[in-house]
Amino acid sequence: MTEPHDPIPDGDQGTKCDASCARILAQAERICAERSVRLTPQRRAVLELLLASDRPLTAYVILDQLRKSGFKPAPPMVYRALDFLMQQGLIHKLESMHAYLGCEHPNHPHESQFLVCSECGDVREMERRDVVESLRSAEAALGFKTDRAVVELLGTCAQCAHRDSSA
Amino acid sequence: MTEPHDPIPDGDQGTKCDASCARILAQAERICAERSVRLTPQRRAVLELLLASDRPLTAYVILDQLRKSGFKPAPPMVYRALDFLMQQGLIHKLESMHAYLGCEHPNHPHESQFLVCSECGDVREMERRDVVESLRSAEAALGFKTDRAVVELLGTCAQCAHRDSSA
DNA sequence: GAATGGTATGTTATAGAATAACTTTCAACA
DNA sequence: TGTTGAAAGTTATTCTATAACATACCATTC
Repeated sequence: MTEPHDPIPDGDQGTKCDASCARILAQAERICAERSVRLTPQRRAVLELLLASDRPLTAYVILDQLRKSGFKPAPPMVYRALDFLMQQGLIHKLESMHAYLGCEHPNHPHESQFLVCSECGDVREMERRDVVESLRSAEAALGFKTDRAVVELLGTCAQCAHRDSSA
Repeated sequence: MTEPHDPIPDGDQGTKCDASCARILAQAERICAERSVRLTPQRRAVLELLLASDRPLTAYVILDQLRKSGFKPAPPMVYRALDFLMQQGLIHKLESMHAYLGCEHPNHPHESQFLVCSECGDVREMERRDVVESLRSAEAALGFKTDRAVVELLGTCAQCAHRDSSA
């Protein structure tokens, strides 16, 4: 009844390619400059953590990580930074898991959908045109003006499904 | 800066047609009987509250309402009832607002989408075939097995948009 | 370069959402 | 009627999020 699964094969848990992070971070800097909004050290630190992680982080996990890096943050700092980053489209919020994820391509505006695996915790971002368009036509039909679309599929990813069936 | 809007024209706030509630409740009873699961007084009370309300209720609002009707509930009671009702497909959870909504047509299995107006708080349930199918094809393409689809559009409803523009 | 006003941050406290862990009750059925 | 499994009661706690107010920082104008 405990731990029916193999440990997830993931060398050093939860980090992503530095080069990619640096590139996205640079994009974020540029975007904020263009919009005349300030990517302050606090906001930047939160964004860095999210970009470096390969899975979503909760506000309080971010809070803990920040403590390790010189800040002495309280919850409002983190939530303010998260709000800002969301407004700027630099991160996403996963409503179903109260967690936040760095956006991989903040340059173009987009509406993503997320696949959340309840077994391994992995989250995959996708951007399907047909999904976006079917939602748009529904909105149009009802005269609804959408600010943010939350589309999250909760279930089991292909890897876990395969592992489960072969176990 | 305070209350730029007209009061919402809604006679006695937040209640729905009794006949409709009774009908859905009867359906729920039947469904549970068929499945040999128990719609206990607690579960039934929570369902009744959700069906009677024309908008989603949070767990703690439900808790307060239950106190007024003879129960002496603690949070776990409410969450257990909500879990049960969700498992049985009798209610929906709105992840983006931490609130729950009675399902209008629990008889057939379905995947709903929700339009949440941030101005008036109104929530509309819809069930668009094209949305469901585009999500299904995305899942299929990735080998993902979805247990629950969370689709919530956050924005402004037609009524509020109209009211805003004419103000 | 001081005054000003807006934006961001710090700080403390608390509200609100959800669950852990254990006990007791209850209903079904052998 | 005794056993068993599910549901409910109980207490405490953890996690998520924001309110409210004070302070600091930065840009602009006089």
